[in-house]
Order: sequence, then C-alpha cells, then structure tokens
Amino acid sequence: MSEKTSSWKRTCFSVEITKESLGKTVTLAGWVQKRRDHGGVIFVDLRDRKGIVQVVFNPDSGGDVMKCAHDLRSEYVISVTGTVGLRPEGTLNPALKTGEIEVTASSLTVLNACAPLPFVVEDDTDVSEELRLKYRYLDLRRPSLRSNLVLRHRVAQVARNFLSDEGFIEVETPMLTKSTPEGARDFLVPSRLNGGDFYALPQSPQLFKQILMIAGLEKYFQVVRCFRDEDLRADRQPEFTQIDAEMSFVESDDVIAVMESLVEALFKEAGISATAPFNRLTYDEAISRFGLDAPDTRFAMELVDVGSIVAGSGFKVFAAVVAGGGVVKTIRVPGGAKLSRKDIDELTAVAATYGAKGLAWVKFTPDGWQSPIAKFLSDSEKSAIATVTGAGEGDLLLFVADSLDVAATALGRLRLFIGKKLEIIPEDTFNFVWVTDFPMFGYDETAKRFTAVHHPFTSPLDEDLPLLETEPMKVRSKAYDLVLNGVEIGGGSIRIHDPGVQSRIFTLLGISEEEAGQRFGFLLEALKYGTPPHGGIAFGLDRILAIMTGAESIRDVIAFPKTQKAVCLMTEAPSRVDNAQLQELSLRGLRKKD
RNA sequence: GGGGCCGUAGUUAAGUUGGUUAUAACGCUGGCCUGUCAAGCCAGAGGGCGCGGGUUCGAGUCCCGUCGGCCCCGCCA
Repeated sequence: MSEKTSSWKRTCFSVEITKESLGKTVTLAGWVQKRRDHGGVIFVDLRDRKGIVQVVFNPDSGGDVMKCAHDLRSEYVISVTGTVGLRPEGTLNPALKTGEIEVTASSLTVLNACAPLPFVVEDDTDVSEELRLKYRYLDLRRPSLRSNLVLRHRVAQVARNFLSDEGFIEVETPMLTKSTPEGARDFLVPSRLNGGDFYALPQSPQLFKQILMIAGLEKYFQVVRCFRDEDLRADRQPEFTQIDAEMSFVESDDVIAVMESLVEALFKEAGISATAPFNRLTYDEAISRFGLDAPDTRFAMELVDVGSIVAGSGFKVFAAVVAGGGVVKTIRVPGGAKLSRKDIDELTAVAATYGAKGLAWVKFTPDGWQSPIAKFLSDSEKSAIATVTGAGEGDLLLFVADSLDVAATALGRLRLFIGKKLEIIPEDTFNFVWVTDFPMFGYDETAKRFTAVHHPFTSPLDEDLPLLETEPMKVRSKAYDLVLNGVEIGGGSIRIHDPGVQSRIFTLLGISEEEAGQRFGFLLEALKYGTPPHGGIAFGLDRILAIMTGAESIRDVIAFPKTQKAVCLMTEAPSRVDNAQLQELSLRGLRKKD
C-alpha cells in the first residue's frame, strides 16, 4: 500500500515531539483524527493515546504516499515516518499541545482501514449514550473518556501504594461466595457440582475482611468489585468498585485518621486539595440541619425547627402535627420572594416526591408577609419565625409539617433542588464531612421488625449498650460515613467482636439462633476464637472518580457500564443460554425458546 | 412496582391546528484545490419517521399497546 522503507513501529508518541526534536526523523503510529486534503498538500491529525500531532503530506513525500494519504479516512490506523519541523509562521495552532510543530511525512503505512463511523470520535459530540455504549470502543477513543480511565488507574494505584505503605495487605476474597439474604438482592451463580445449590456474588467482602482480622492480618485492603442486584441510578451500577479496608486494634478515630490521609492522597492525584482533618457531624445534627444523612455542606440554607413556636398556633395544620409528635421545619431561601407561583408549585411537587403532604410558604415583601398561612398566625408567632430563621425582605420561607423523617427529607431535598436551580452551590469546592453516630436500627413498618441501618455486624456505642433491649431505636452505632458535596463516598464502622453482643443484635433483628447459624454461622464460630477489636471502611471508587472528573454519572468513569435495565449494549449481556448449559446446572429455562 | 422526559437520514435535530414528492446541519461518496486545523468550492447518495395495532378520505403529527435510552420514587443492610 505504500513504500516499506522503514518499519511501522512507533519511535515516539505524538506529544513527545517538541521543538527539541526539530530535524529528527520519527515514526508515529495511531489513528487518523482528521484529514484535510488540499490537493497539493494534505494535513492529517494523527491521534495516539497521548495526544494529537499534525502530519503533512506534500509532493516531496512521493506520489505513492500522496495517493495513499488522499485515501485516508477518519479512524484509519496508520504509521507515519517523517521529519519534525517547525510550522510556518502564521500556521501555528495554539489549541494543540504540539501546535508549533508538525511532521512532514516521507512514508505512510495503512495498518488498518476503518468502516464508516456510527458517530464522530470527538469530545464535543452530543451522540446519544445508547449509541456510545453500543460502540463503547469508539466512545473510549474520545480523549475525555480515556482520561477518565487514566485517572481511575492513577487513583487506584495511589490507593494501593498508600495503603501498602501504611502496612495494609491486599488480599483477594472470593467472588463465588455465600448468599446472605440480609441487605441487597444477590446475584446468584448456579453450582454445577452441587446441583440445585447457588453461590452468590459478593455485595461486599464484609464478612471475609472481618475474618481476615480474626486471622491476624491486622490490616487488610482490596480494590474490589461488588455486586448488588438492585435498580440502577446515575450513581449505581450492578457491579461497582470499592476501596475496601479493615484494621485491628482500632477505634473509630484510628480508622478515620488513616483514611483521611488516604483520601487526601487520592484527591491530590486528581489535583484536588482535601485538607484533613475533615469536619464531623453526628447523624442527628446532619438530619436536623441539612435534612439528609449525606449533607451537602457547600452552602447554608439550613433547616430550622419552628415546632415550638407554632405548637399552639391558630394554624391547625402545624399545631396538629406538633401535637401528634411530628415536627414543623422550614428553610429560608435568600432572595426567594421573587419566585413565581409556578416556581413554588414546582417546589411543592418536589416536596411531594419525598412524601410531604404540602408545602407552606411565606414571601417577605416590602408590604410584609405574603402567604396563604399568614392569616392563621399571630403577630408574635410571625416575628418569632422571622427571628429564628433570620428571614428579611426578599426572602422566602418554605415549611413542611410532618414526621421528622418526611419533613427532614423533603426539606433536605428541596434545599438541594433550590441550591442547584438558583445556582447558589459553589462549584470547584470540595467539602468533606464525616457523619457519625448513626442509629443502629431502623424500623420496617411493613415487616414490623427492626432492621440494621448499617449492617448487623456494626458495634453499638458502648454507652448505648444498656438500651439494646429497652429502647433499641435510641441505640447509636460506631458507624461513620464520609460525605463529599452531598455524596456518600465511603462508609464503615467498628465491628462487634464479642459473640455475646453479636447474638443480642441478631435477636433484636428477629434473626433466630438457628437462622443466624445458617447464614452467618462461620462468622459466629470464628468470633469465638480470639477476635481482636476491629473496624474498617469501604470507599466507592466510581463515585469518587465521578466527583473528581465532574461526571454526571458513574457510567463515565467505568469502561463498560450497563444501562438502567442492567444491560451491556455492547455485548448484549445478559442473554439466553443453551438448554444443554442449563441442564448441566440442574436448571430449567422458564421462558420458551423463540 | 410507580412517576417524568425522549425515540424522524450514519449523527444531531426541525417538522405549524393531521393535507401534495419529509427539511437542515454535520458526516458519507465523487470531483477541484500547495498551509489547513469547524479547511474551502462543486456535484451526489441516503430516511418514510423505534415497533404493532387503531381512528381518519388522509397519520412523524391523534388514540391504545409494546420495545429501548435517560432522570427520579420505592429498592440499594
């Protein structure tokens, strides 16, 4: 196809060519980003993994080479040998790292052609994600996506190096493991050798890492895939990656201290400064001030409780909720009085999504209170509300009266919604906060039983141990989450290392001794044999990278992600299998073969 | 399980109150062109509107169903 005067093997990458290479002969290999054919001279932007450089073909290159260059198309794979030269004055391209130089080709080898593309391989493409996922290999050629993968690699390396330097041992734990019905839905794997039995893919290596502590590893870590068969979101994939760690002979503060340094190191790799120690909030504080257990602390607009002010109010809706044990909370939207009725309707709809039955509002206008509820409130109530919220002219107050859970969630979400809409959340700010002292238990109204908020192996606070049997809902745990800009990026706890306490927790969760034995017998057994106090944490690598890269979805930091229906559009997994395969696994297909 | 948005050439979109041969840009194909980098100029090909029903004289346009993508609620110890 062209003269073979030299090998097609690359001598350097595009971006390695500098002005110091002037006059040198180089061989480049890569993809044709763009061809600009002027007839007598042809420019080709050659892209390799590291960047782009302009290659020039002119009649001096030889007739064959010109003809061959003329036939080049986007994404052809080529090798070019040529001489590095300065670009003529006035033809520099400041947009390119290599914009001052160019390579004048003396030979060209087409290593492979490329079929017409389903979409243009460029960062500034607005092609649908559906198509991008189907042709993921083309999508990944785009520099922005590739740089996400590169950063992911670097961050994972930093994690490994850091933890290794801190004395953590990376241990691989099984991917084929035991199903534990607690928690998320398991992905099941049928066992051929034990027909009718199933493995589960791990939701996390939780039990294994605890057992590694019992085994005396003292410090364990793993960059590990986890699987949960639940519905997907922008920040949730059925398989995702955790930086998982566990330590022995530690309390919460010990884990937090090491992990803060790790997080500093990870974010430094992305050019983001995270300065430890990070702020801390208890769960109760987080809920009461921000409404959510993953508070976005980049902006204020905190929740204010006005329950005591309106407890005896003429506004029966408020008074009744307080009398019934509920709360009345409000947020002040600075300058929010300019919002239209339609805007407020929208906010009401948002609040309704999270279960709020209504959204009361007050606009502070030059003429005083403008509000559907103003007439029900006394002057002293109004002034108390203004004082406690700090509301002044131009502001808007939004109230939700409901159970603590609903009111906090609705206003907490509303706070985020308004923060985004009014663009009052500062960008390029990274606010880390530890949320601690989570409640041990939640209550499942439908199943009429207690559930573990974190997981059943989380240790209660020592001082709350006596409340286990008397007031379980008041028991707090030694759990901690790391929250960044309103996103939970990690969470962990000090574990129970006392089999007696572990049994009490199982009893409370309504897990019988027999059941506990079936599900976690190996752990309960192991706990008897000299278990050190231990605890750990796991970070969501995908979420961390999404924040670092500004990605809207973790799909943009995962090489081969799945769609919302958990389908890989490239491989078309999941798919049907042969009946023969099923039979071998003692399974029967439920769907007819079409 | 539920709510919302979307689906028209290869791609991204426009398609008035349902009305002749469905538009545009980019891309693609061919030609011209020695300094472009959103190259330029000329010519050209390409879809029957995700799929299936229905209403109608007539359906991208209305109705029903279905498939797919995205966002969210539930779910995610």
